[in-house]
Amino acid sequence: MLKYIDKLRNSGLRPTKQRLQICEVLFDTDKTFHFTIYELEKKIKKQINNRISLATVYNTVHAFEKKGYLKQIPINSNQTYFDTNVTDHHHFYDLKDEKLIDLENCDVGPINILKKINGKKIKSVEVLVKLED
Amino acid sequence: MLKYIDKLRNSGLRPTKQRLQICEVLFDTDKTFHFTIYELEKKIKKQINNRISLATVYNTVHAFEKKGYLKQIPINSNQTYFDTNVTDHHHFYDLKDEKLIDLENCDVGPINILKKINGKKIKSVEVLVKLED
DNA sequence: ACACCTATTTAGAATCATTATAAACTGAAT
DNA sequence: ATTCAGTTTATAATGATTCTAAATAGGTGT
Repeated sequence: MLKYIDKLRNSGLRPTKQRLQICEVLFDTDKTFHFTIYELEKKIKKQINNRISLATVYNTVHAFEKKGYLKQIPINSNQTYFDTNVTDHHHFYDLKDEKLIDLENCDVGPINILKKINGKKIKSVEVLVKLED
Repeated sequence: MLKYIDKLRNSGLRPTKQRLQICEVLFDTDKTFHFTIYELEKKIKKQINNRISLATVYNTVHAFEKKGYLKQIPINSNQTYFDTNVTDHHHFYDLKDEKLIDLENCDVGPINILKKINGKKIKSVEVLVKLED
């Protein structure tokens, strides 16, 4: 608990009950995972014996993303996918099962972007590998 | 015109007036371009002196995508982006201006996906390079 | 502990892209 | 020309996300 209180305080977010519970669901696990808001809401209901308003889930996820505790995954879907793995990495997307799979940086050769855009710098390089049967 | 009639016939799509007009807007140009449905609708209104129902624009774009005449660009946005450039290539995304820029394959080093997923094969490898100031 | 102020939560409404519906229309084959 | 499946269309429905405004709760100073 204390580590989440610190984490939130350090980023200027008040450690409210809801935010701490969402931290537990998101970060109290060895494995990182991918989720949509819909899936996260279900997970919260199941894991914590407390209902959190949908608006709060949206607010919190966006706040955490802004602070770098979550990453949005660029993918074409009607829903937005997030990742609790915020390290530099990539994704497989299984078109049939509609599932994401992590692709560590070392599983993709080094990527060297040769083209430069004037006055802009590269913030991130993300690879999406679509899979079919 | 005839080339589009053939193009449509060859893919089992009836060459209707609307589809031919959308072909003109999409493919009668040297440069390829990126668009959302909203932008395409505006372009059609301006370029062709004829209104095409929004539903038809959606239907047609999806039909063309299925046939490989358009590509969807994986990006997190509330709107879906399409590309008339269907060659194997990548994108810059300028976060500030919310604009896409093509990144030819040769501008990105060769990408070698080392991890394999059982029973699945790679359909596409897409790189999104986010730009900031 | 109390009061106060602002950040946060909340239910519900609003928005907006996209998809579904069902009736009218059209291309193409007979 | 007739017919029929494929298309188009206006409109309604859907569904994810954002907005709103009132209620609540941290945190600070007393």
